[in-house]
Amino acid sequence: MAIIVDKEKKRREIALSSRELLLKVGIKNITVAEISKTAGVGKGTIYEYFSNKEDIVFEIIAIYMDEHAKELSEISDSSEEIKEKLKSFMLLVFNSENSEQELMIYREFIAIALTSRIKEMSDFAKSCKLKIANILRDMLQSHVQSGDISALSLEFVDPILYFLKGVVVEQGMTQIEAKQEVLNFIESWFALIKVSKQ
Amino acid sequence: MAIIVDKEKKRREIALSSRELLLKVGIKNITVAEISKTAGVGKGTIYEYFSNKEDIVFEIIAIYMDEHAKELSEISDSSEEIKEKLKSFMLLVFNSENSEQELMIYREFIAIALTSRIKEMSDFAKSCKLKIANILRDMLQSHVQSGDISALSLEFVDPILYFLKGVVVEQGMTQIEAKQEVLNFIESWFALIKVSKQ
DNA sequence: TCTTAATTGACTGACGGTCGGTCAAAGGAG
DNA sequence: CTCCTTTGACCGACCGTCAGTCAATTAAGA
Repeated sequence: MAIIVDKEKKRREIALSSRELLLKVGIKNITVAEISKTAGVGKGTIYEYFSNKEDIVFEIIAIYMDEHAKELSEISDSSEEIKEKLKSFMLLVFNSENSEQELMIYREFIAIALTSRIKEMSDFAKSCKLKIANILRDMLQSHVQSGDISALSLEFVDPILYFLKGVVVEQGMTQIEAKQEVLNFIESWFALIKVSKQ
Repeated sequence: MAIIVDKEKKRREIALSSRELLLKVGIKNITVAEISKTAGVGKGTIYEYFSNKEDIVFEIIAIYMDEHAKELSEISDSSEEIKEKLKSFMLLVFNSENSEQELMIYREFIAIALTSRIKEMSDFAKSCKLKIANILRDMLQSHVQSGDISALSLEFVDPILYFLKGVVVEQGMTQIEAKQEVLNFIESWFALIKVSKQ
């Protein structure tokens, strides 16, 4: 018999090795030849692990998503007060180490997902959204129960995520001050949902 | 002198003629050769009026944006009550005559804007956002003054637009029920900002 | 007739994806 | 231990496609 490689692991390795390059020039201007050279494999090999060029971005986003879901859970479980937790939650993606680069790749992902009608993309995006929505809902729920915020706030779980996605997209299109927009929103929203302690 | 053509007009004509085709296959799968044939001009002529393939989507969106800004203003100026006006405002893009198709092109536009770092794109997107934000702000302002809603609602002008953009993107990625999401949001939000008539 | 804007489509270079073929490791038979 | 067979990983030359270019052509006004 011949060698059996860990397909999933190698897929991840190739994806990660091309990350730098991807950040520099974007998916549209990257060539598969470059990717294969960077990864130290032949061009044909790329297609053993990815069904097409865009699929590589897909893998990178999956990696990030795993990491972020974990960090978001930690924030949710922390003992901060809810307003601070929400700030950390919503700003995570703008504050993390190479946030600008991660965001760029995330935007590439959105762009691909918007233009390709691949079922896997849709399913993947759905599962991501669900996972994060659940974390956010749990977080708010616990503070509703402890009376920090109004029960109405739970209605805003999905809207908050749409808002966040909108901010990310808008920042990609028009260079808005994303963090500030998020902070403003949190202030305004809390003015409405906060239960005044008396 | 030779013929002087109305560049702006012809640009618009070419863009409109390719709209149907664009809806059917998307910008990625359309070829410039097809566009030129559909428009009844030579391939080279396309590049007299557009700097590249994506630029055509740009023009189509500009056309839609003009139309929509007008419709939004009409909604803003109507004498409905604010909640209904906001519904009309936010649902316009989902309810108009070929909304699904317009949305698809709009998503193509977002995808292009997210992946190409062209200054014009950014400026154009900025001016669109500003125009619409102003209409929305005026609309809310007038109802704050007449005491229908809390002054805090003005803080949500930008967030509402981010939310909308997020919904459009999410719908493109995961087929959510956009209209319902918008309606839910409006209900929840009004529960917070409505000034109870007494 | 001359000038010049407008138009054109053949051509080119680049690139995504394919496919026939090579190689090296892992049995297994003797 | 050695030689043969099998098999999966790996490769890169090749192909088809297509965006964008440009030299040639057209035709309207001066």
